[in-house]
Amino acid sequence: MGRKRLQESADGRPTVHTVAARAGVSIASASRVLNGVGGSPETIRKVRAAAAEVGYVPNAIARSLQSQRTGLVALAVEDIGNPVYVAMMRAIEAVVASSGRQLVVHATGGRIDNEMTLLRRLANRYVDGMIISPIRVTDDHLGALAGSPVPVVVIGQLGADAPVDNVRTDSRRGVALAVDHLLATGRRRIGFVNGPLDTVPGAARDAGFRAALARHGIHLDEDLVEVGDFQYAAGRAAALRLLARASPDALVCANDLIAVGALHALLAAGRRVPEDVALVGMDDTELAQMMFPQLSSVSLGSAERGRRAAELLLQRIADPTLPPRREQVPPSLAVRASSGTTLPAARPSADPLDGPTAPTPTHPSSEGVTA
Amino acid sequence: MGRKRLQESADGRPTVHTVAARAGVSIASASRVLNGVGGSPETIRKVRAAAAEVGYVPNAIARSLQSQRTGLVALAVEDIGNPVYVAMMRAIEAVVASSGRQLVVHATGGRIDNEMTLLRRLANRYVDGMIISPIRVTDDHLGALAGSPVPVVVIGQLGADAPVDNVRTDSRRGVALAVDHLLATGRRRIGFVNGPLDTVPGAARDAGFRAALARHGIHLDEDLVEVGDFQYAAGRAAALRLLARASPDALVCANDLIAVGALHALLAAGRRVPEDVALVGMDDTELAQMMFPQLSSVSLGSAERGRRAAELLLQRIADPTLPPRREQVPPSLAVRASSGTTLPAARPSADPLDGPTAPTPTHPSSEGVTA
DNA sequence: CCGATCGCTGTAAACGTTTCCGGCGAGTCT
DNA sequence: AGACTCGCCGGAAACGTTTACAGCGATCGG
Repeated sequence: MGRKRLQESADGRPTVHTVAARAGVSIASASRVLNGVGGSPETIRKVRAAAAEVGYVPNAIARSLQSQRTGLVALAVEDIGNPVYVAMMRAIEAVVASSGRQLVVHATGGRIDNEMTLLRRLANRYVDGMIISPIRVTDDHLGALAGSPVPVVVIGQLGADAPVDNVRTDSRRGVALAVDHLLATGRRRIGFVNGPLDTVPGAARDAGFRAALARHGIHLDEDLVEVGDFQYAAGRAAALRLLARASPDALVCANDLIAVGALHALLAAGRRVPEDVALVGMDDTELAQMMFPQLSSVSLGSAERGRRAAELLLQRIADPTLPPRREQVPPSLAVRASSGTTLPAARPSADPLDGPTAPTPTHPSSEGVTA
Repeated sequence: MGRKRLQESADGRPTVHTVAARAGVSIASASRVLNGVGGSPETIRKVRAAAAEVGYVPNAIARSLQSQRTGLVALAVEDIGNPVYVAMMRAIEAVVASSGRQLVVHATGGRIDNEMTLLRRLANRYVDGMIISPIRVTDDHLGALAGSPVPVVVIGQLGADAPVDNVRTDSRRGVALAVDHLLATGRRRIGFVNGPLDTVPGAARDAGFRAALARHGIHLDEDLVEVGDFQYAAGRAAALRLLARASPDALVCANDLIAVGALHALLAAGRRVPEDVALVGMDDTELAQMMFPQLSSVSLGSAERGRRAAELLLQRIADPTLPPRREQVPPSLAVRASSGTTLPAARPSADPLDGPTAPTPTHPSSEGVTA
């Protein structure tokens, strides 16, 4: 007598057929009241009761197949351990959740092939859209992005002509903010610990650093520039290499992980921060504020970029015919203890032991000074 | 002449019908060769060619509906910003990916209602299974877990009789490791900065701390115990409160975020670490090694727990009839600079300035000493 | 040389929803 | 009173796959 099983799913769970049969109505009616559209008071009552009795829960997959949307949005970033991406993710998650969708996170490790695989997989429609923050951009990327069957928005620099929704910041200007600040507080031998130059952010920050120094008419001593990758360990190692051959009085780091590594290297080498060496990180993650002394950091508006990217994506999902849009989030500088003291440039040695002092924030938030 | 569109999906993308028609075979044959099962050399050639020409990519949703599996696995943790969960997630992701599945990450914020919503949503089958690490466990949880229509494994303590796959550690013993180590290195006034007592880990760590002191016959001064939540800011605030009313010579913290907060509080208060106050964190995250001095930390084997949980889950997905299993990962202590010096307990003041020294690691990895 | 076997194929039925469409009874307007 | 609208209902067709089943020609063994 196993013929009535047409009404329930393979594993014995109730389907819309089950509740329809139990309520004595058609599956069409059952589906309608379950979706809250139409139905007479009487059928509504019967269907609701039946659904409750059997513990009916609609099957998300079947619904997706019918509605052509999964309710999922993907986020692809290089390294989920980097707090900047955590911040971005939180912001994205907030707006995505407000549209009733869920976020799927992918860590690409910055590997091009991983990213391409992800982009190709988009074609099978397992998500409604994707936000990707590629660290390197190739022609293959651009092709895949332009030809993507589902909406994609890119966080980060992209070719000017790429017909893709894009939210970016100006990290060249961000580096300039740091350099200006350090020069203004009396630093003269400013070092730079960067990430790989073959990445988009690495190249931009390198260009920004050189341009900023040039603008001030300062000759760049190449011994003061060091490159690793965007991780803590590499930042620490790179800073150690730099310290072994030069003695900067300030260090700009291409992100906060590197800055934390550099701080470690400086303290281990017996340099005081900020008295001997001022330190400025980048991305203004929560990590910067956890350090002692707290790190100055260039905010690239990660949360804001994430929020905007998510909004762009939702808009495009709603209306795929929108023209490609581009948004820009300006950088700002949060000055904290790690660069908070002005060097006694001309001053004779006064206050040799004034220690790390808190900056006087004029920033609306508690984060520091916006330059 | 729009009748041939039966062959392509609503948005004009090719379906199996498209390639079948183009190859001049039935959809069954097309599907077979696309799945690499069966087909004569000639049909294989034709179908492959047709698929390539039209750029066919199978629709994941339709496939899921048919196969009753989505290829997704969910992970629910309290706070994705906590590096311990990042480590766990990386480990899980690795084994999950090796089975061809993808990971969906949810941040619950430790809120019971969020977790219950997640658990209930499981019933709609949008994932093949779930790993959850609840910070508080209620009867509702247990009910939802036991009655879950898809496999679930829990990371963390759970009632002994709960019929749910479970991997745990012994954080009471973890705290004991820290206390033993501090006592052995001459510390006497050991403070404790914990998370909320109404959480499972908070309660366990509190019990562990008290038991460890009792075992050594030490009376616990309640002034040396402080509670916040498991975040950095709360840890820092709690440590400041504690320092304002007591002067410990060592501090055990319920996780690394708290420990980093405490380090900040100690340094800001002018206490030297480890000379004046030794510091031991918990979870042994990468954060512990980023600090200066590097933090000793009790490893609770997060990566290992994640790995095992993922394996349990995959096994259960493969065979849902398995009996509930329980695995335990032992804690260990990584000793680093923040507690690396032995106090000159009886010794007169020798080497007043020996500074933070690196421990001599006997641990197989570079992480420190296993106690 | 004929029946069994085997490899391949196409038809059609699933998977669980949503939704189009025609039917039908009750009301409304003229 | 008849034509019309209107709300509700059920049958059936989607959505795009995989797969059970049956048919069919060729090969093989006796």
